[in-house]
Amino acid sequence: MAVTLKDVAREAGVDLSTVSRSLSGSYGVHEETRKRVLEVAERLHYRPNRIARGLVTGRSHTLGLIVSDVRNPFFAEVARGAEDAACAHGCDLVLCNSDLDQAKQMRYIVSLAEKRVDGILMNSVSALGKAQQQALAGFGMPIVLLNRASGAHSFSTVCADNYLGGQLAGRYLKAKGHIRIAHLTGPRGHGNLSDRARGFLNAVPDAVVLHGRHTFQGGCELAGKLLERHPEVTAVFAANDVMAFGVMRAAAERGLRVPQDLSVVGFDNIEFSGIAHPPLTTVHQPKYEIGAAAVEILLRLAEKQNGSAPERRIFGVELIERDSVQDCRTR
Amino acid sequence: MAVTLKDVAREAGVDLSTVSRSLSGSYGVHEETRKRVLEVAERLHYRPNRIARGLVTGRSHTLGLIVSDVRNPFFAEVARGAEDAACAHGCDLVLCNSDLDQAKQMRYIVSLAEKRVDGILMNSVSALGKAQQQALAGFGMPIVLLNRASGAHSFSTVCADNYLGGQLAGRYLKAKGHIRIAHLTGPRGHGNLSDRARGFLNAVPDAVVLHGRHTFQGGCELAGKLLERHPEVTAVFAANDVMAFGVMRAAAERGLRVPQDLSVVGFDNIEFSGIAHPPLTTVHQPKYEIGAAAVEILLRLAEKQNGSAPERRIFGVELIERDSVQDCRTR
DNA sequence: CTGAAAGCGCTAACAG
DNA sequence: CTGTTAGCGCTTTCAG
Repeated sequence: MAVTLKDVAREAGVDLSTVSRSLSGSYGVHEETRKRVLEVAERLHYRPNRIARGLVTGRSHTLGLIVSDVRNPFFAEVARGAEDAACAHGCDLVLCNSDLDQAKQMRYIVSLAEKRVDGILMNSVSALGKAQQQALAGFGMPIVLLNRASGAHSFSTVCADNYLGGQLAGRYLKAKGHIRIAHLTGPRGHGNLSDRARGFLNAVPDAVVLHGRHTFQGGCELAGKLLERHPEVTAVFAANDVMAFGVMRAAAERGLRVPQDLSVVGFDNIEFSGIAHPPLTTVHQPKYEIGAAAVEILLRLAEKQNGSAPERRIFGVELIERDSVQDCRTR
Repeated sequence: MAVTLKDVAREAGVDLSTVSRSLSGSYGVHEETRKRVLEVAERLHYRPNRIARGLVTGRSHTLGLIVSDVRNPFFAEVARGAEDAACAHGCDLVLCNSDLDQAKQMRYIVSLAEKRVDGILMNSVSALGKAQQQALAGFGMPIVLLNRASGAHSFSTVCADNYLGGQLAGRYLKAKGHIRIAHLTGPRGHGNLSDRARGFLNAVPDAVVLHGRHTFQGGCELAGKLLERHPEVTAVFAANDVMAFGVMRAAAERGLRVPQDLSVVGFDNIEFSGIAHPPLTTVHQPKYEIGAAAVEILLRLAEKQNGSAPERRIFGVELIERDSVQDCRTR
């Protein structure tokens, strides 16, 4: 039904391979015939079938992106950076939401592999076990992780300096005179989050740490638990901004004011953190750039078939001081 | 390099077509050979090449989603709904950001068409001209629009009842005693937005209407302009929530309190609208459901090759009353 | 029930 | 410069 190379060839009175050449590069084809072919192709509304082309060239010009949930503004931003970079290189991006579910993540990987994508970009569900690494490597597909480089595996990675970010948050809170500080974070074993926790703990060794879901709801719940069990706490470092908003919500529900009664620091610096009430003090990480950089690396990996050394890129972070933290000694 | 049907066939000592049958359906193949084939396939880590399969079956099991920007929480939510639905049907979703740019949108459509996606989901840049419609239809690909059904075209559509939503906002503001009311919206010609405007104007015929970008920044700018030129205004209806946040920001920068000095109503009911300060009164529309429904329709369209009648689904909306509007007579 | 053969639409040597 | 010939990996008649 769709018009093919053959149709164009017949109509132009040349061989189909000549049409192919005319369309791809100007390489080795008489200017006149080429012009004629192009004209016919145009007239017939010819659209190359990239799927067929991919079958022979072995490149699909499609990348996979697996995040836990695009609805988290952090991932939306990463996705946008990735999509822009992919687009700039003539690639498409297929979006997958893993919900941090191990099995679902694996199903996506298999599916992407079967579609022969040129590479996968993912924030892995959790630290990769030996078996997992083997499985992934077994697909023989370039993969770049949006997680920290745990040292153990041999994948390329790009992420922010989570450890430092945690440290900055911890130091800041201490500098503001806080003594009883808590850290509310996501599930154990989540690479980036645990790095933040480690950095934070390095600065605030005696902090209370509570694990839960790293969503708005999770932030609410954990804060509820915290306020009940540790009323002495005057400041909390939430593992990301949406959790921080959950904390603020929970505080408000209990009649606590932020920052007068409770100080809170977030992580990510999503757009909304600047317009929340109070504006959230948080650790900024370059989300868009992370997505874009990951794609660049992935594409580079896809170029050279020989497994080159993994590239690891770590972006700097920065504490953005706004109004959700109060100096403890002035209250 | 990858293991193919042929490899499995050789290893299992049968013809490649037998392997194909064994893997696809159990249809017409001896149970014993089938078992053996499956076993060999497993042992060799065989992964079907869906790209090759697609070439012969004519179905790619891939859908395209074109939105203006996933970073708008509204679209992130729609995308998630679409992805979940696609996933449930064994399809992948490729994500495209048009930035409301006509040319970019068309490039994406062409690219998706050349990849032979099974269908495209898009919130069109603007009302479709006759030529545009022709062009789109010319690709012979199922398309469902996330815009209103303008009546003119023959595409399937799914969207919220934008007109009613605008009306609800207008009526609410009037019921609260506001007389001088403004509407801040996006570029002219944007289907959904102009429906909201029409609905609103139906309820508040003498409203001031300002056009600009429908982003946070756009909201800021428009509000600035509004406050300067029409200081008499006591309430504004922003075309979406992120714009509403921009309005709130602009108001705050000028020392105006919301809702005491200025009331604001948004549209979308994105998650943050509930945690903003003050919590935003807004018109709720079912974002996730819209994305999911659109995929369902698209897939149905992709099934039957004969161009069946376009399906049009309109979701209900609801005004969510929170704290960003004050009764004008009590101030 | 299974093998042989054709072909999806395209690229890529290899001859002429 | 251009046509011929193989496939890419898979599904699908059509015989056997």
